[in-house]
Amino acid sequence: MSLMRIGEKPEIARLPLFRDMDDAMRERVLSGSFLQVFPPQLTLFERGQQADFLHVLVDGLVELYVSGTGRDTTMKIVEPVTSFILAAVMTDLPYLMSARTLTSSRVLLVPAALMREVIRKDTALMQATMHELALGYRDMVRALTDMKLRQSAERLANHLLEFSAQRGNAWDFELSGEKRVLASLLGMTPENLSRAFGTLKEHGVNISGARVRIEDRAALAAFARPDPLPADR
Amino acid sequence: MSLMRIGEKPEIARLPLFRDMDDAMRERVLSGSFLQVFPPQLTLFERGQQADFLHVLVDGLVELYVSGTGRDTTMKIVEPVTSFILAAVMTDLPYLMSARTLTSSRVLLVPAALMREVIRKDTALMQATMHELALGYRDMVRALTDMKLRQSAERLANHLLEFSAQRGNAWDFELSGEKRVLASLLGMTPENLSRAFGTLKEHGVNISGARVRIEDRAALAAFARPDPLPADR
DNA sequence: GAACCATTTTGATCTTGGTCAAACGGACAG
DNA sequence: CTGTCCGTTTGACCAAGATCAAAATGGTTC
Repeated sequence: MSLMRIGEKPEIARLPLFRDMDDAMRERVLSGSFLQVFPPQLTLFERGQQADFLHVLVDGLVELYVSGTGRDTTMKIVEPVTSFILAAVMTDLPYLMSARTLTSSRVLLVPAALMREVIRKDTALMQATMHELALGYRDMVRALTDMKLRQSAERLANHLLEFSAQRGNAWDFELSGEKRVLASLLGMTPENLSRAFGTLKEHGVNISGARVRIEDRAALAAFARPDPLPADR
Repeated sequence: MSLMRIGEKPEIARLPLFRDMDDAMRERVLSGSFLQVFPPQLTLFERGQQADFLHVLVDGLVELYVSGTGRDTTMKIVEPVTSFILAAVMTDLPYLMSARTLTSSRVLLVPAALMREVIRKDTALMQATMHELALGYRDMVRALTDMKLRQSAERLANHLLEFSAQRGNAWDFELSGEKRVLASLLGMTPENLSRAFGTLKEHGVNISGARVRIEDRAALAAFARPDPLPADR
């Protein structure tokens, strides 16, 4: 039944979520799952559906979003290798977010029932799940405070600093995905994102196309006033 | 060492978090904890501090908030009987939110180290913690989408509907706490909250002081366009 | 290299919500 | 009963961001 190629296993086994669990149990989970390739712009699941699978993005780029009345909003951009929608799977409640691929992506699909069954038996997996959910909660707390008490250019500035930090404090990098998606993630319109980049030009950031160059990190940080608490992961 | 009075135990033992755990273990947790009474407007802990205690509000009203640059924002109003800041305790990371009492409150303080120790041993507690964190995550997802794609009067309308639902669809109730706090929770200024209440007058809501009367639930719902997905708890 | 397409940017204008100031009102002390 | 204090409401104004329209940019195909 497993459509999973051997080559992927080490990467997945190294995930915080699966890292500490019993080897036999992990084998059981992985052999009950399947790896699928999806084209770009494909909807993986919709908000409101029963949570049938835990998803692990192995390769590509996935957007988690919510379509409200009229407009949509991007909640998270998932980069490999990361699991997503753990909370819905765990609680056996409907998905709160929809997911679509942004680029062609490979996704490991772990049947939710299997996941829940193994969690009950494997304490290490349960602990890892708990930890993962706690970190996810904290991410959301940060995102919400960001939205509530920062304005748009400041949010962009912080996002750039964080993004840079994620790639070893690179001062020169490419934005992944389209700007419209970034705008939605940051809670603004594409037009406004453009203007926000304009504002940041005067605070040490140079942009051309998708290429961002942080010319003056101190100036950018002074404008962004980043959270003094370090990121959790 | 236990300052806990016998009278509180049944209520606390009935909490989803502690309900299913081993009786002896629960006894161990509760006897290692203490119940304290705090006056109104007292800071229980500050964002950035080490998470020393899991808190359980037994009686009173507590505000979780974040003080950013200049302004504050309310993240949650905790009503009894509820545990709070589970994620920080679980991960042994600093608090992301500060907490203050709004009214005189009784709080059970469970030492974080004790909590973490017992979680490791008691699978039922671990499972309950996991579940609680998942629900907390989902709460935050909802709050963030609310902030990102609804405008202020709409957020108020939804809050009123939810608040009403929490008390058995009462159409007539009192707001708990001050309006300034409600405004901050909903991500607006007190002035704007006033105007939002004004807007809702034309949509079936009557207000005088802290007393809210929903005269026309259908009209309010039409304006609020509430989430079709039911609340998780 | 030219034409075409989608995305991004720019500009003008409008809406929402924030700010500041003043009036109002209810709770409480004297 | 009356004055004081604090939270709330109202009003006038301002600023941030959304919307709408049009121009520019960049990549792709023929």
